[in-house]
Amino acid sequence: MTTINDVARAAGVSVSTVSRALRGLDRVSPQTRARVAQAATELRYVASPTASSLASGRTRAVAVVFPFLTRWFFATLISGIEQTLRRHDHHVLLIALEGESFGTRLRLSRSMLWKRVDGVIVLATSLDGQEQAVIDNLGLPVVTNGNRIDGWSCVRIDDEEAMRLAVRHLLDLGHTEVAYVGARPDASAYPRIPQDRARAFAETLGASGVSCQPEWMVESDWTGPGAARDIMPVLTGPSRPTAVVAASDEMALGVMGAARRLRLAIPGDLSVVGVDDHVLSSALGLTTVRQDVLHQGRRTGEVLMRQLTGEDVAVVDEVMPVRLVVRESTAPPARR
Amino acid sequence: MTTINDVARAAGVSVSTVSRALRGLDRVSPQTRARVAQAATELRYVASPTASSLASGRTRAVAVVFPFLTRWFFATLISGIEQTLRRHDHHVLLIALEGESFGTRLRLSRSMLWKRVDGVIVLATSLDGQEQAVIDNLGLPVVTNGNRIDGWSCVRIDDEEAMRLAVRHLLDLGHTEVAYVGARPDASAYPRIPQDRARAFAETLGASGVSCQPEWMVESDWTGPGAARDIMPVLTGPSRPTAVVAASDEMALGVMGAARRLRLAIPGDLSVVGVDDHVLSSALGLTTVRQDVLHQGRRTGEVLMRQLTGEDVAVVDEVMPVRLVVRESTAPPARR
DNA sequence: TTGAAAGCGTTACCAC
DNA sequence: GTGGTAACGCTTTCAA
Repeated sequence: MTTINDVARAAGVSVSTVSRALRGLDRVSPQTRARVAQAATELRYVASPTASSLASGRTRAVAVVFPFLTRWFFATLISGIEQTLRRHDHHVLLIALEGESFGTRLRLSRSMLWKRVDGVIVLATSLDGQEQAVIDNLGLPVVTNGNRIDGWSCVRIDDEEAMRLAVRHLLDLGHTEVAYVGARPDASAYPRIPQDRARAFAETLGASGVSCQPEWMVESDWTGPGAARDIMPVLTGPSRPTAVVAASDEMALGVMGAARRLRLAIPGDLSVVGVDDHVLSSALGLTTVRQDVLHQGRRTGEVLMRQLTGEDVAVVDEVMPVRLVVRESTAPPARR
Repeated sequence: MTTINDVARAAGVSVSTVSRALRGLDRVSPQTRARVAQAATELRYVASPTASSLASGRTRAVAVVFPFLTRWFFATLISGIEQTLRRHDHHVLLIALEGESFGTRLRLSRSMLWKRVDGVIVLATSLDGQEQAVIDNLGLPVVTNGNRIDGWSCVRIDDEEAMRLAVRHLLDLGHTEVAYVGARPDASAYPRIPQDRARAFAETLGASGVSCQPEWMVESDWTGPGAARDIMPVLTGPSRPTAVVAASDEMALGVMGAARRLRLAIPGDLSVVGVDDHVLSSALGLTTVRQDVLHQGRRTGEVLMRQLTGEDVAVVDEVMPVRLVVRESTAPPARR
């Protein structure tokens, strides 16, 4: 339990000098700095983070608020965030909003964040006005990924463009019978993303004079098993689409599973396209609209760090690129 | 910025009484407690966690050390841990050991944990003796998931049994030409798990008088794309196995992808079985040896909390159950 | 049952 | 450049 006092004594200087020297502040002579550094090393001194937090008011931690950790998208995003925060010597404080039972979720409260963190990152999470106020009242920098909320910086993709790329790809192949698996509004996940994607799906189709029957637009839960279950009625219905677009790759892979179960060949009987470029998509040959989720996480962390350091305090809205990656799950429709 | 002093003043008591009352300690009269509670609520008082940590020496945080966050297994495990820690009013401090470039990783150092946490959880991570000493010197409770290290509690599955179930299933179906995709020793991941699984694979086969050619035991990297790439030579070789078992579902799904690319029917031309029960396995019809990863995470958290509260300080080795789940990726071998 | 006061280990301000 | 010394906001004896 060596403290700053021990180091000061060993180096023959005052604690204030030790503090300054070790943190690399100026107004310390090179000789003194060296002496302090050596004493600290010899004593294996590590400053107590709680003590410095209390004294400085800074915690070197950032809260990351999210609905699910088990979904690939969020795990990857958080991984990217963690990487950049670590580089800046900051920590991630996980704030999972997932509730004990399905459909419920925790409310974000003042006590979850108060005096705990220097900044907040919110990941595609649906927050009500009260929860937004909780964050705003903290007076900390905030960056979101996905949520577009006035006054908060945001890193995201253009959801409508992503969906347009997917649909146009199918239209270009000649498909006119296209179904859609999106996500229903949910207590946790930010609703605008599925809304934007669903709207862009219908509009892009419509712009080419193709209409989509309402029964072919199903709302699922962002998961593979969910999508497999929810697309079933469409695939077993009286008339069957020649293609399905899913709002995420996890759901698209679920659709591929449902097709397999029905002995529908992909892409012979059914084309499938998703959004994300999930880690398994390349191996399984899923055509998708790729976004670089890891990089997006890193970028989100960087935007927050800039606000923290005061380097760049402006509220930003960064739109990351997406691009179509054609693999083996899409082909022209079979003639019937 | 209301502090404990403000509450004390408002309630007309001393700060010590406020502290005791708010933390639910005894030796506080019901009336006083009520008065304090009301004052705290009115002032919207939340105690500063850093201040209480400094004073008490407890941080109410637990370090979770792991090699990757992006892999489903770890994300799910951490999610389970987070759920139980939250219930006990504790936080997760993420310690990712993944390095900047592939194959490298961070070394666990004293400064990452010192005075930051009350306990440590290590997830299937390969730590050298020095790193183990770092943790031991902290004098904190430790629980691992997967790592079996003397003196540390462990929650895990029986890796050999899991593999035996997978192999016996294939033997029962009549397969005698079976290949294996495991994981090569790696800077980050605990090596014993792939070792146990690989050995059990070979031994179970051998016990039935079936031998496996060395070229059919490939070492991959736990990922789907990696397994798809690494199994290719086996599937395109002069003689082809009738079944593949993979050490994880992510890799098994990669194998299924490789088979699809080669136009091998599953299970007609090739049976595939994995271990884990990945979230996508049911949708994609993968036969697997299931382990309940989320529950394992919760359990790991509980074991740590018991040590923290002193409820149960014994070093435990908890072996969680596994079971075979037969789906559509396995069938008897085709006659040739 | 309550209160006074001494820490806890830093940082940051102000002299020197 | 360097040192002294109040904070920082709690918890925890110890006395009353």
